[in-house]
Amino acid sequence: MGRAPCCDKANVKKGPWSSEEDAKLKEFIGKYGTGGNWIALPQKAGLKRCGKSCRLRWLNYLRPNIRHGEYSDEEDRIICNLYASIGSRWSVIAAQLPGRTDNDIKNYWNTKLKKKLLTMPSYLQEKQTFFSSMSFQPPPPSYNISSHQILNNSSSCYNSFSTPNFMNVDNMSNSFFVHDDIHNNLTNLQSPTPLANNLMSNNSVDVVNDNCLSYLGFQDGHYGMCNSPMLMYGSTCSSSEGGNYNKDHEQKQKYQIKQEDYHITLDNQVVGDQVQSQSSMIKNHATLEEVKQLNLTSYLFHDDEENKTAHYKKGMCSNYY
DNA sequence: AAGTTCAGCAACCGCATGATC
DNA sequence: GGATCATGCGGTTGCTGAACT
Repeated sequence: MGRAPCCDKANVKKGPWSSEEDAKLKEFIGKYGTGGNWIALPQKAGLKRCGKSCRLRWLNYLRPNIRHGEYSDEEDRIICNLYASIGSRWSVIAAQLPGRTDNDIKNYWNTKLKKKLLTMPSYLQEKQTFFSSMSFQPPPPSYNISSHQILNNSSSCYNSFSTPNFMNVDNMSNSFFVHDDIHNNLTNLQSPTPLANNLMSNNSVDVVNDNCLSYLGFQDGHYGMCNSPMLMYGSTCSSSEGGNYNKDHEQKQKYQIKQEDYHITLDNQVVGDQVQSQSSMIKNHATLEEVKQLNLTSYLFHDDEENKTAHYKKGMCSNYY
């Protein structure tokens, strides 16, 4: 019945690891690997630690190719975009940043990145009025993006009109579903973030794939890597039921973003009152503000048309308004 | 110089999920 | 099929050193 207990909690050491312990663990794993059994590992390695603790120490600190220190702007963007799309799924975010650990990214977000976003210059905040004043149209009942398209820098990015399912937005239940292509599972990401809540409450969806880009006018399929999701504030990125792209072509025009000024086509219902009410709503959700601000920097740092397109193509700068 | 506050980060804790018996 | 445990994950805590008073 069941398995043996994980460890004798009374006889395990807690607290910071000594260099001797690090060396023992490193040496043991170097020689024998983890053996797929973290619980038995500390005893075998001569460590008075819980297997969980060993695993954490290895994954977050001792493992080869771990990167510590400064994060690049690109890493910031990836973290922000993914956070906005999937929330605090640090392990998923970490998977997109080689050498970074989920713990590291989590700490970085909580201690630095969030603050960095909140201390953006005021001119950026003024721009927020523009976004908070948008109103949106709901996407079609089924909109999907392949998890592989977002989570892997894979060539599947180029044929997504017929390859469904990463994020399925269910307007009726106000939920996101993530489809795991490998295991063929649907995971409910109900209200993953305040951002997602806000977006959904505005009948919008924050997703990325070729379809979105096609709405932006980049329909040639040469916009490069899809290794970071693109937030589409106020836009509707939709595919047709059953992946029939052409069916939605007419509807698409309604939402198409004007490339000339990088504005999203706005709904006519936007009036002063609505602007105010939505602005105050956003005030209550720092995360939304934060992420939007970060993405705004993409716009401001690359403000000529050529650069924007170039960055799109590189997958470097995924958010223009 | 001593005490206090703050920021950064490593490590722990508890929960969810899946595997095993 | 249910009980038990391993694993992985995200949230939280607490230690440490720097900055400030």
